[in-house]
This record gives sequence, structure tokens and C-alpha cells, in this order.
Amino acid sequence: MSKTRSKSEEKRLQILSSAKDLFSAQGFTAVSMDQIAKAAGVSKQTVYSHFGNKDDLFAAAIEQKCIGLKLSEIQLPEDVSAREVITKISHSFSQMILSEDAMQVHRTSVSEAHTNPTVARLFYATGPLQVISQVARILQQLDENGKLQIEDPRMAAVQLLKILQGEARMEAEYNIESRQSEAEIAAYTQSCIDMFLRAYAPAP
Amino acid sequence: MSKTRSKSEEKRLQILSSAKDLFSAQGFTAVSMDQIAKAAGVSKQTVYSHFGNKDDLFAAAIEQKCIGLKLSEIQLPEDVSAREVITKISHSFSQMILSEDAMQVHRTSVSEAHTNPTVARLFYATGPLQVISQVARILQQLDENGKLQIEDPRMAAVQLLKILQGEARMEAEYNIESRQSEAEIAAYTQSCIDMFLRAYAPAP
DNA sequence: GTTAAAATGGACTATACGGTCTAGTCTAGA
DNA sequence: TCTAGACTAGACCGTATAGTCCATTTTAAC
Repeated sequence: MSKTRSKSEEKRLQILSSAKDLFSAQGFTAVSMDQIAKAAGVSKQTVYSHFGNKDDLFAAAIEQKCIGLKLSEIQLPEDVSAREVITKISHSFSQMILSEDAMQVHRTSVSEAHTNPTVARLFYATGPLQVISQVARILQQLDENGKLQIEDPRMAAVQLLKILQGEARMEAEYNIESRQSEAEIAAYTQSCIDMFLRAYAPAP
Repeated sequence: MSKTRSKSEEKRLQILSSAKDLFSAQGFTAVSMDQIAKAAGVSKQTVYSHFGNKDDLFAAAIEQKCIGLKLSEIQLPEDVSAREVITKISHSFSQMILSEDAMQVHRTSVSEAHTNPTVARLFYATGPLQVISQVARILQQLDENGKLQIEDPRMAAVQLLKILQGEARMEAEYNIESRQSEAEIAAYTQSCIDMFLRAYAPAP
């Protein structure tokens, strides 16, 4: 352990933390290395000695940010109705997807998808893909229990997650002024839950 | 009319066209005014004399691009089943949403949504919002004809359009290497059509 | 305390960009 | 043919950035 001289780790974390905040808030090009150094309370040289260049720092920062984005763990007891499960998933997801953190990473990923593909792919793999698998697994259980009738749980998971995004997500994406109210979002989410349950209700 | 000297219009269009292509392909910051001038075969000064600054040129170029993005007009004869209508909408939309043009404008809008809100809002209003209304109107007709049972056609329209995006759209957004095949997309689209029709089938 | 790595801070290079300016050319209309 | 406006080519300015260099100071281990 204690490698000859290890104040290093502390600085490294400061840099990473500042870079994470700045990059995800303002994107890659808009943030300068001087800015990051200043925000981290560290000299620019130190930044470069820890992370070789801007690209590497960016990748590390966004990776860091992705780790913090998890769908809150969903525990479902045995005797629970399909409606309860879907409702739980829906609200949990709806809240996550509209959070400022999630939107920031999403925007940054899309913005840099072409010039810096690694970041977007990293995010996609650790974010959306994970959630899809997680939800697909739950849907498969509901199918096996006969509580829903789902041929392809993965497709159904994508469908559920997609509809839940709704207009609210687009408004956030495009930075529209007049956003949907909490009530409207709630009403829409409810409509999605009902719609999904009708579509995948077990045959009588 | 013929304003004293009007070679102007031709140059203006050249500039606008080049700017449109460059901006939508690479985004705002990545494209320089020199680049645009060169691509348009025009001097930089001419660019500035036609469009005052980079922001204005950008707005004009993206506006130009938006005009070209329309959902192909959907004509539905009288005695047509709900399945036929939804199928037609679905394929039409699915194709449009994945086109290179649509993806470009989408990416650019998201990228610049914060620093240049006008563009994203313009796109949202002339693109997604239009399509939603158009589909909502059709769904309402299907409801009135008793072919479907839809309480809130607008919500249903959003749901339909959202599920149709599916994984393919995300893969395009995040520039993922391994994209879904045509066949996979078709299968998913079919699954969406079935799912939507089951969810909104009229009560027996 | 000595030592060597780690960190500082600021000067520096090279490059790029938005935007202006200028000197001169081209073209249409009077 | 003359003239005014459109256009060109490129120099130019100010600013900003990524990244390097280096002399100096701080810090942790021995």
C-alpha cells in the first residue's frame, strides 16, 4: 500500500470530482482545463500529471458520474400483484430519468457521441442497458408467475421504459420553457401503467 | 423586387446550404465560419454580410433543415381497420425517426439546447409537437369510429411514438457500434403495433 | 534533518476561432 | 462608360485553449 508518497490519491479525487461536475453540467468543449484545475483547487500541472490529457480526464469523469446513476434497487416480495410491481418500477424510473443528474449525462453523451464515442458507449452500457435487463428480468418473472403474459420480456421492458419517458423527457432534452407540471407527469405515468397492464394482461 | 443588384440571393442560398449540412453534421462549435465560407465557395466577408454572426447563421441553417423534416402525409380512406392505420403510422414514423437527417437535427438540438435554446425549441415545435398532434387527431377519429377505445388521444399518441423509438433510436443517439438489424427493428415495430392495439382495443 | 517525490504557479508555445478591416475586382443598371 | 453596391482574398486583432516547461515550495517517509 502506502506507495512512498501518497497524498496523490486525495488530489486525484478532488480533480475527478470537479471534472465530473463541470463536464456533466457544461459538456466537453465548454470546460477548460484551467477551469477544472481552479475548481479542484489544484495546479494545472497536477491535473496533467494525474490524467494525461483532456480526453482521458473526460472519460474518467463521466465514468465516475455513471456509477452514481442507478435505478433504486427494486425488491419485490412474493405475493404482489402485477400492478404493484409495474407501478413501483414506473415511478422509480420516471423519477430517475428526469433527474438533473441523468439528464446531464444524457446530454453530454449525445453531444459527444460522434467526437468522443467512448463516453456515450460507456454510459449506454452502464445506464440504459442495465436498466432494461433489470426490468426485463422482473417482467419475465411476472410472466412465469402467470401474472402477465409476455412473450418477449426484453421488448416489453424497452416498451415500458420508453413510454414512461413521455413528453416530459423531450421537454427536458430540448430545454423547453413550458414544462409539464408534476400533476401532468403523474397522470401520464398512470396512463402508461394502465396501458401496459392492459396490453400484457394474461388471457382470461 | 430586383433590388438594384441581386446576385445576392444565389450566394445566400449557397451559404445557407453549406451551413445547414455542416452544422447538422458536426454541431455548432465544431464548425468554423471559415469552414462554411470555404464550403460555400464564398469569401468569409460575404458570409458576414448575409448573416450578421455565427448565431444567426446557425439559427437560419437549422430552421432550413427543420422544414425538410416532415412525416410523410398519411391519407386514410374511410373503411380501414385500426390495425391498418396504426401499422401505416408506425412504419412511416419508424423510418423517419431513424433517418440520418432527423438524427442530425436531434443531436444538434440536444447539444445546443442550453447555450442556444432557440434552435432546440424551434425544432421541437416544428418537429415532434407537430407529429404528436397529427397522430393524436387520427387516434381520436379511430376512437370516434369505435375502432379503438382511447380516453386521451394525445397521451396515447405520445405513447405510440415513444415505444416506436425503441432501442434503435438510443443506439443511434449514443453512436453505438453494434446496431440492431433491419429485421430486429421490424420485429420490434410489429411488437409495438400489437401491443398498442391490445391496450386500446374497444371493450367487447 | 535529509531526501525525493509531489505539487505549485506562472510563463510560454502553438493553434484556432470570431469578427473586422482593407485594398482591390466584378457586375449590373443609369 | 461611369458608378454603386456585391464580392474576394487575405491580413489582422483579441481572445481563448491544450499542453509544456521550469524554478520553487510543500509534504511524507526514512
